[in-house]
Amino acid sequence: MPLPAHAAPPHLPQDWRAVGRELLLQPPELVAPALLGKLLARQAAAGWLAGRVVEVEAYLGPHITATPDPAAHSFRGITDRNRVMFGPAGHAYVYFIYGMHFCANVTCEPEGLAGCILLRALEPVLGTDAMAANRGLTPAANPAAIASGPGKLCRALGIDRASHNGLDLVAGDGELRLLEDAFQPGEIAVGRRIGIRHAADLPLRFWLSGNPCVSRA
DNA sequence: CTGTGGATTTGCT
DNA sequence: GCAAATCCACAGG
Repeated sequence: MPLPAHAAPPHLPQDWRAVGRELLLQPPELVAPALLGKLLARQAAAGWLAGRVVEVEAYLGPHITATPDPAAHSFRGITDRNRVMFGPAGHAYVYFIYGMHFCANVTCEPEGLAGCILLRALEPVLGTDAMAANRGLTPAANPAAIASGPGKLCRALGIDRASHNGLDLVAGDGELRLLEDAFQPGEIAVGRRIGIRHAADLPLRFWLSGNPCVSRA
């Protein structure tokens, strides 16, 4: 029997492939711009939700002494919260902030090094109506309002720490995945990271130039 | 358009 | 105790 017209797509497009883990073994300032244009997807009860990554920030591990990054959660070493950052590349580091919001990161560099990439904004691609509903918006909402910020992104995809922290994003069989298709990013812009006090001058925020789904247009 | 306060976890001082 | 990798509602000009 036919699916109702409003049902979320049950499958991922066939040409979407898991991002290779070797890409993520590099330092975060190289991985971050390389993640622009990739896809973050989550399998929800009603089907897959996905968005294209349009804005990211790099956070440097404490082994980098030439340009210390006290804004990184890993700066003072391992804790219960940041443990996954020190683990293998390609896993999700999800944390709770300001008593209200979750933020999602991709770990990078070999095990023992704590580089990671904060995913700051997505352009909705799959299950857009369901993503809007997760944010309390109607299907008619501006797509640029759905996941244009790190907290919004997690809410739109239904990502939380209890369910998703530590999951492998590139094993190819998870509920939460980092994927790629044939999309070729255009111009990439670089600037200062948002919302931090220390090391605010480091050019570690990257976004797709002119994309309306970036958190500050 | 700008500014402010509230939601309430985590980890350092 | 307090500030933080945030967002939204609402007040005021």
